[in-house]
Amino acid sequence: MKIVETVMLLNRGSFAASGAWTTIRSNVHSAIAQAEWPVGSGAFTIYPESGKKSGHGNGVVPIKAKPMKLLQEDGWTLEYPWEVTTKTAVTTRGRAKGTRPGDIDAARQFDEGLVVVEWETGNVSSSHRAINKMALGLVAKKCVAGVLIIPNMKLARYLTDRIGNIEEIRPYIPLWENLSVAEGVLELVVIEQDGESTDSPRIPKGKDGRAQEAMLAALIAKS
Amino acid sequence: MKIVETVMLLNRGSFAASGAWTTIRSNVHSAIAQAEWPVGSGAFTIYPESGKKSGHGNGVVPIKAKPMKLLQEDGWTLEYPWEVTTKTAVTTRGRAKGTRPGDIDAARQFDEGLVVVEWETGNVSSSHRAINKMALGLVAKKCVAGVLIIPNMKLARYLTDRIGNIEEIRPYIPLWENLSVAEGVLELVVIEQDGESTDSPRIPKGKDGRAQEAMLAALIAKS
DNA sequence: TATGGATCCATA
DNA sequence: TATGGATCCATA
Repeated sequence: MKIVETVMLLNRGSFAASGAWTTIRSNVHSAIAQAEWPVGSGAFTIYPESGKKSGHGNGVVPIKAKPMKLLQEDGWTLEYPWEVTTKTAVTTRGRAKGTRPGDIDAARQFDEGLVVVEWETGNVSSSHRAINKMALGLVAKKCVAGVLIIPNMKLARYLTDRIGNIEEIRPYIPLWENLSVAEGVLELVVIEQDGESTDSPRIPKGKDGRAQEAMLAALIAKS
Repeated sequence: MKIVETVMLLNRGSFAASGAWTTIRSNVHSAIAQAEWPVGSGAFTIYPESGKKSGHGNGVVPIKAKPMKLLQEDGWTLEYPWEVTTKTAVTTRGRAKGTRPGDIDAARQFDEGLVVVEWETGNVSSSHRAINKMALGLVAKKCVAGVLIIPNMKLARYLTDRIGNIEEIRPYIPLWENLSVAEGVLELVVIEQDGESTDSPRIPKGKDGRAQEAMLAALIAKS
């Protein structure tokens, strides 16, 4: 997978300038770039069919399967339960809300603080939530860096319709840059397929979440 | 419809403290509260069935139909094309991106500036985008106030699964409060049904967007 | 019930 | 193609 661009929404303070972050970032980028399709091919070659119509185009699982596996082997925790939100809200039944950890795709505690990594393979509106969540982590000092991996339209056009893409997020960049965060990194990593070929199989689209979950588990094991 | 709470994410500067805003806000709240179901009943009485399962629960159109009609009669523009985003991005085909105005449910230009109003009847992740959009409008000084109408879980539980609700948004409040905005208002208006009754008809759930659009047009005409 | 997600739709 | 939306799903 090609990393075609990185967008630094926030890049402030001592950690952002540290050698430790330079190394961590390099390792994360390396893992991201090793996403592959077909599995074992060493490149990401997509079947070039628009994902606009129902049943057409490609699913999203291989984008994150191998990179997550690699991070795991490097000491990262997958599906990390992240207590980023506050604890004040309570439901009518007396249960706490906003306290349940939303899982982060991969996270690792370093001496300098927590670094979190998320792949954006849901609806573009979900990208807003993902970025807001990492930004909140920085505001609340629960992490020192957040990395969101997001396709550009050249890739997204072949995936499920309305999947998160950098073009639709770009107009909002001034919003996150406006945050009063003194310390930390918030980075978007923009990805694109290595190539396109009608000889490459279509990536199965899960009819439902179960199919996707099973496929992710299978691909992580296979990677 | 009951307004059970208002959440002020941002409330700063001279406009926020002005009598003009007090009047505008009062009129907007009045319109919001006149949402009704069944149409003509003068109250919002919902059929109490969970929207969790496919084909169950209630659709969302009447929540905004009559309030929008009332605002329109009061001089507001519906489906207002709002050029809030920047103009820098360009697609591979040379077309500008992020320049296309996303429609705002209702907006009106006052002497003091533009006021925008949105109902949140999409997925909760879409609520993040809606709030980000209005916050960006304040950061970029394209508006002086933004109002988002959002159900609480007592109402949302009877609507389509995963619809925007205040409980899931609440943990992110510190994020938007953290913005460096000197002037303007960003307010969430939390709504809840007046009552529940199995004698009230279920609100039709559009199988698709067309059904919803047609219903909205019909209800606005009927209101 | 709570949360993140995946998929498909309508209109401009 | 571009944009906001509506709906349903899986797991904890």
